[in-house]
Amino acid sequence: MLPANIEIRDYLAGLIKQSRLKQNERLPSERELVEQFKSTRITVRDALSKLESEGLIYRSNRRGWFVSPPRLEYDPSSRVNFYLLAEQQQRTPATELISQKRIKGPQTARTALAVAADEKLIELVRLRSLDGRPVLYEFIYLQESRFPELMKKDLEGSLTTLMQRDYNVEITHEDNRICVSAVYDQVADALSHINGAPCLEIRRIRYEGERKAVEFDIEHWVHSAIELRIPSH
Amino acid sequence: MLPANIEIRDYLAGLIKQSRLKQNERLPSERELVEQFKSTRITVRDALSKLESEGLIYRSNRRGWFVSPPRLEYDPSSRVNFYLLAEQQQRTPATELISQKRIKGPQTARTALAVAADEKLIELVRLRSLDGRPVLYEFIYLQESRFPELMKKDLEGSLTTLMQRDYNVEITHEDNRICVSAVYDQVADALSHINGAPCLEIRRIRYEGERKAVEFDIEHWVHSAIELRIPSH
DNA sequence: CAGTGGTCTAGACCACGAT
DNA sequence: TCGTGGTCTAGACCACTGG
Repeated sequence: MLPANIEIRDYLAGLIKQSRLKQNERLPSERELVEQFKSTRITVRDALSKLESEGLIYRSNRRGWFVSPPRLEYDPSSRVNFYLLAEQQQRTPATELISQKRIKGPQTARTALAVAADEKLIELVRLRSLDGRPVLYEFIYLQESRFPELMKKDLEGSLTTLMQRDYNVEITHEDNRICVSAVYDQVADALSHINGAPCLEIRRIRYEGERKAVEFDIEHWVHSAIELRIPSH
Repeated sequence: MLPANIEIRDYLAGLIKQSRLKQNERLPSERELVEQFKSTRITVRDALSKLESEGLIYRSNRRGWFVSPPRLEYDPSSRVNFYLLAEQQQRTPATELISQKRIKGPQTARTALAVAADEKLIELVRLRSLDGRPVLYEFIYLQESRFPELMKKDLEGSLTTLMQRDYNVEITHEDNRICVSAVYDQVADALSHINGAPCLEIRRIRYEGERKAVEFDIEHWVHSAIELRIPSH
């Protein structure tokens, strides 16, 4: 005899795998599932959380639970930009610039970029979406001195292209660190997640030349929206 | 006014970050926390789940909650074996061979290895630990024809070394796919996790020569135990 | 406005781990 | 055997979304 939470999970997972529920379709409401399975919301929500962990469904704040579309395949080493990547996979990308500031920034960013004690950093915060669903909340830190007048430019497109065209930056290599983490507060809100939901976190340092770091990013991906692909030779 | 679950989370996160609770130390029991915060187990467990998602704590089945040690840094492209990797980071590794079988295997493995319809695969299932804590449950699929007598050998050490030494296999490249997934049943049990807990999943195809796939792995990592490091040039 | 999920109360029984 | 977490019952109120 399976526990009720697993039974509910299996039932919904079956519907999704048989495509009886299509991608981005809303699931029955929690209360409907409670009735259907003669169970309680605690148990139903437990089942839904499991499906969310697996990446089969996602939530949209207080609107309901939805079937996840296929994951975006992303090779961090390829340096293909977000727009191109999305379009190659028949998805519609969008970017919203949440904020741009001159600030001291977090210590991790200052260390990565090796800035002097009195120098400020430029912080860009962006929210990126696929087919209207927010999937990525990112913090970008740059050295002000290397990018004068940056904040007057269009910051919703590809930063790599902009850096190349307007500042003659050629990225020679980068260092990516990937782990499972959790989102809170404004990140959780923007991604329509609850506080403490798991996410895939990528921290990246980009270099021009052997030791000259020019960019530090922290990316928070909705975990069901992405699959990393790392070829190695 | 913060919700109670966040308040409890913040309190415990504070204890951990100030090292008032040391790595691998047990947290107060759920019922103790209920008393301390005049709350309920639902709320306390909600806070604990959030900390687990963040990787700050882990659970050991029905024994309690414990403070996570630092993550193992792992570069899949480096092909350093597990033992060496662990020892470089002052950790004590161990491997347990759970099972070895000749089976048809899952379709994903058969496709990856491009085996004939009637050929069986060798499946190895292993559990790997750091300092006594299980962190990785892996399924390994190999072509029987390429590895005769394999099942008579020591399968708890480095497979790469064994393949090289006894079968003259030289891995030329590999393809890694990384996503956040969830563990169930025997995987969850072995990792001391509950059904549906998130994990970091790595699927890997290893090649000798341009197109000759010799190994297909599915790794389930306890998500708080690992950080991937991907340098790119 | 009604309906949704987010949070919470105040308990209960069970399986399993440590001793 | 006792304490632990795992699962579950049967509700409640709130904040927010959409029509």
